Amino acid sequence: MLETDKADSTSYLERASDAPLSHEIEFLAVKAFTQGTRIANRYLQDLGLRARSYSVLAMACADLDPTQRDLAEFLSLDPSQIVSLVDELERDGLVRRLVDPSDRRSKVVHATEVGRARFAEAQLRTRSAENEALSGLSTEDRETLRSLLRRLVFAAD
Amino acid sequence: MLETDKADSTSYLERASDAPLSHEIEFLAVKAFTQGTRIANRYLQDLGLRARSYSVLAMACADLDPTQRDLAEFLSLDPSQIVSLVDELERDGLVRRLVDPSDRRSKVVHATEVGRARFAEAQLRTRSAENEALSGLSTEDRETLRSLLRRLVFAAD
DNA sequence: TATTGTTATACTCTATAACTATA
DNA sequence: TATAGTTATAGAGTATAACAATA
Repeated sequence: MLETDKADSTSYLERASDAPLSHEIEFLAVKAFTQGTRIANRYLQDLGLRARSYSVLAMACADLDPTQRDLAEFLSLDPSQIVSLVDELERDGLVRRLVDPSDRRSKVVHATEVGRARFAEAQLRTRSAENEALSGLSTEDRETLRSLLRRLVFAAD
Repeated sequence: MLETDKADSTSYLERASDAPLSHEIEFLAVKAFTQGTRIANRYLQDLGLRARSYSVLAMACADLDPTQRDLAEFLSLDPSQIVSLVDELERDGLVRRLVDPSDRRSKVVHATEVGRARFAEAQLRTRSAENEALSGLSTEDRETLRSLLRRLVFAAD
């Protein structure tokens, strides 16, 4: 049989949007933004980056001299995850680890010139990715969403 | 040394909120909602559920007779992931697989009475989890967020 | 020939714990 | 004694490909 045999003419996908789960913010957000990450990864792929490594590179380019511990806390990642991400970026010549002279346990992650250029390219890609992922929302709605998320994450704005 | 040696008095975390990355919707959303998933998993833990299995159980309880294929598409998961999630729920007696008589390739995932009772409990937990995860937003802001996410996911509302 | 569920495999991500060097 | 970075390991999530039963 080529078509559905169900009594109703509407598809499961249409009917499912009324299910209780479809009104839960956590569910909706995870569904929307895991798709968003897929899109971002696709846009970043030929720059040798993924969403994760992009976020570390971005913070290394922000001229705030983060230690690996700072990055772990800010990016909500485990310090051990930062190690492999910085390893990867350093191997590609995009960042360098500089030992903090004031506390020789710490390593500040610093972007190279190549890293800054790569990040500039990558920012254009993530902008395109955001545009694709949020094509269902108007510019105004996107700004509302951005503001709500900033308040959620930074508990101010 | 006990305190920071940096020139500025503000912490890295405060200064980082102005970095370009901190204005990207995808970054903010992933940061907020992976934390949200951690919270939800913690609330669901002693019911033997996680966010993933909860979402499958939720759709099995919605009286829409989804096939595993329907679930895969709606939940944005691979059909093979649905297999193990349904395996787990069926092993715990929360759902049953019923062969669709009209297409014997398909299996409809149907909630048992035990499954429905467990889901009712679980819904209370996810409500608490949402409350904890979104404590930074007012009720009105939460509804705005919900509406924006529904539009994003269902391209209507 | 195409589709549903299934199995298998590899890779990424998440979560802990332990180790070393510095403080 | 505590902290920063590192290594190791196990478990959950992601992404593909192939196969048997059925359409």
